[in-house]
Amino acid sequence: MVPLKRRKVNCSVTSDSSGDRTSKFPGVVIYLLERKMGASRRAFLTRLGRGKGFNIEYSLSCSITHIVSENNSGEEVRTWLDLQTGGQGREGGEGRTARPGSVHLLDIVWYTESMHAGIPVIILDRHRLQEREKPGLELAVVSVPSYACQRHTPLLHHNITLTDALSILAENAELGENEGRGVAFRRAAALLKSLPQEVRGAEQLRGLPCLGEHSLRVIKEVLEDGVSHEVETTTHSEQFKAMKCVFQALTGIFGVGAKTADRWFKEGIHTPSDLQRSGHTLNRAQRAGLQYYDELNLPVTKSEAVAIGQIVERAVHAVLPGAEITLIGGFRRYAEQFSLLYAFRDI
DNA sequence: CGGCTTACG
DNA sequence: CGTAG
DNA sequence: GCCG
Repeated sequence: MVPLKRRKVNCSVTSDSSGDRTSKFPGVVIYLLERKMGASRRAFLTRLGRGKGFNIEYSLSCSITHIVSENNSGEEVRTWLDLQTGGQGREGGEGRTARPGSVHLLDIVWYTESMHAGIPVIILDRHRLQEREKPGLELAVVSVPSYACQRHTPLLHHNITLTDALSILAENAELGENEGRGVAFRRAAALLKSLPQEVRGAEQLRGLPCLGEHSLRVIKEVLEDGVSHEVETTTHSEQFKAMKCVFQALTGIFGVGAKTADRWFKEGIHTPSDLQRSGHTLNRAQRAGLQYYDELNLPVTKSEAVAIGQIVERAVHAVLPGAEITLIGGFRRYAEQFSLLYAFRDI
């Protein structure tokens, strides 16, 4: 094993040989790790890269964005980097994996492909040095609050492919009138949404709440093969496709929920038009829902919300002159859908 | 083996 | 059983 | 399906 030498890291703005070079690719500052690569090969690769307009630094500084190594494991490079930086660049000793936006640890394959392309190629998994998960390392990254209410569930998160897969299974369970099973898959998906970073291996998730044998198996398959057999089968099942479609159409009628949609589906009523023809007795809400089906399924625009707000404001002012009325609700989060709520301040 | 968010109409 | 957040 |  080549000894890991400790070196001082220069964090000030350096003006070494490449310092005043104008890079064709701002945001990509490469450091080639000499360890196991050898000085002469490193020099060759540096010349090659600089000739193509890449910014390649010879010393390790805070401006480095990409560290490229050859014949080193992720662990070795990580250990080496820790020694150089004396633990800097690691956030509060949180864990092994670099925080998002910190330096990329890459294999030489990323560099050679980028040289071939003439630009830095998009970093794929196969370009990254895999930092093998060891107990207490990767596992430490993935910790989750015990209380579900303390977990964030953002719309945009780091594990979309996994949550998509689990959501299909949830949907299938719900369509099969297996609500509990559906809830379980939805909770599993929600847990993944709360994670601060992309999951790399199912092993990282052992012991987390809401993830049992079935969900972990699906996650493992998706991580390893890109797809889960069960999810694929479900997605392409004619039964699933038909039920999903009908369910959407029928519950899209105001006043029609899951139970009613299921009952009608079994009776052969698959669309609002089928319902019209059937002459079923509908309740008040459902009659309105059918009559105004199209309009009720159109999003409320902000201008409509504002207009309605003004009507309400005039009515309120007739009774309480000087009252302040503020439109609040979902439009603060989503562009296309609005809630109409009005808050009154005591006057 | 039972329960799976909660409040309200 | 439905709607809403 | 997952949990208590």
